[in-house]
Amino acid sequence: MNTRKDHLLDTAQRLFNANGYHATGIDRILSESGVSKATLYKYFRSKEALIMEVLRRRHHSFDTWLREFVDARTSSKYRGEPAGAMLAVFDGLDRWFRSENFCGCNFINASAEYGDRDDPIHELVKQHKSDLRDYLKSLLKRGGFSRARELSQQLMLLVDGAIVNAHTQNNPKAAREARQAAKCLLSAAAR
Amino acid sequence: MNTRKDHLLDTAQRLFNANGYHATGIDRILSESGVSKATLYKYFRSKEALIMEVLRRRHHSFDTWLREFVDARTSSKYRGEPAGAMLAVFDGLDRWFRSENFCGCNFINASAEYGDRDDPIHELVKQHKSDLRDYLKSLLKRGGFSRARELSQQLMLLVDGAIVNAHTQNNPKAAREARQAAKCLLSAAAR
DNA sequence: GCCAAAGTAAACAGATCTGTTTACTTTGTC
DNA sequence: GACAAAGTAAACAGATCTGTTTACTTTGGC
Repeated sequence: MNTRKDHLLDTAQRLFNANGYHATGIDRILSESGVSKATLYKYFRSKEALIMEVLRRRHHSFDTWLREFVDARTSSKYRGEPAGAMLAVFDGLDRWFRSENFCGCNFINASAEYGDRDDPIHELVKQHKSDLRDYLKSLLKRGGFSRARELSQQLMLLVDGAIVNAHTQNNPKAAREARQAAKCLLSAAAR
Repeated sequence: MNTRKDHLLDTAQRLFNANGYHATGIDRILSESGVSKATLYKYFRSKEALIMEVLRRRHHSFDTWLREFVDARTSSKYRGEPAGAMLAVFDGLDRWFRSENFCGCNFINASAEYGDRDDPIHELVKQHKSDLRDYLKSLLKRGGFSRARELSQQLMLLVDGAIVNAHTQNNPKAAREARQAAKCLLSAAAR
């Protein structure tokens, strides 16, 4: 059920990320999704409300996807390695960057257009990145790393840097380069 | 001379970075700069041409500023240290992030709104980041580092990651955190 | 002081955008 | 098959945006 609403959100997410939030008009989302305007405004009070729901959904789907990806790799390729889960995160980035319609991160892109710190959209971005860092921190703790707080923050810089590099330079190898740097930080922290 | 044009470009750069490129209308730039519309369209054929000139200027001013900053530090605080110039880059980021009107990177923000790889604006972004990486590479070579290519790329990830983190999380400490990670990468490369 | 270059103010055109409304159609359920 | 919920199509309102034009004013050098 609610297939119209879901289809609308899927289309909106794709267009927002590919062309930007302001540059993507409601009419384009409607024509590409085949949904009527009245239906959009039945589900969402405004374009801003649509954007926020797109980001909430993206936050959830990315979170779910990454956790499943990391779980699968830590129990196979990286079985028993303390740093394995973290390396799996960068393997996940690698797959993402190589996906056909990669256009950078919805949240980083949103922060460029909604830079005001009081904007609720900016707040969602902040929360998304903060949650991802918490996840990295939990992976480090599980791996027995000390100073997980500081280390997870440094690894987040590599994650966001890789996303930006992959997007601006059209360089899908960014994830592997970040992974190499991460290995260096992790091995230094392990000694 | 050309003080009107410069004032226009300064105002446009500030507004574009604070509020986004699409969201910033010509009229706002005109009213805040006190320049008339006819003058704008005398100097620039279109809004897009204005944006591109803003980015070209920003590229040049950032490049000049960073080189002067790094030169000053390498000949004082970091005199004689092979990795000194690179650490000075992160000191520069630190100062930038703490500046009053820091709103992220004009180029990263532009790439969010002009994501199409064929867009000339996207091309400027790519060139800017590529030039910065070349600069980092030259600093590494001057410091006697081998594998400057790979290392400069990893450091670029930290640079861009720090910019994004400082902006999205409102965290000016990001530069110092990136600097710590950079020290780790540099010392591992030096051995 | 003259004159050309540069700038201003304001109206205007035309496109586009968000959001509303109305009248009609489809669809699923009992 | 009746009925209610959900969806569509299209016109519309009102705001806003880029870009042009016109008539007037300021300014800087000679």
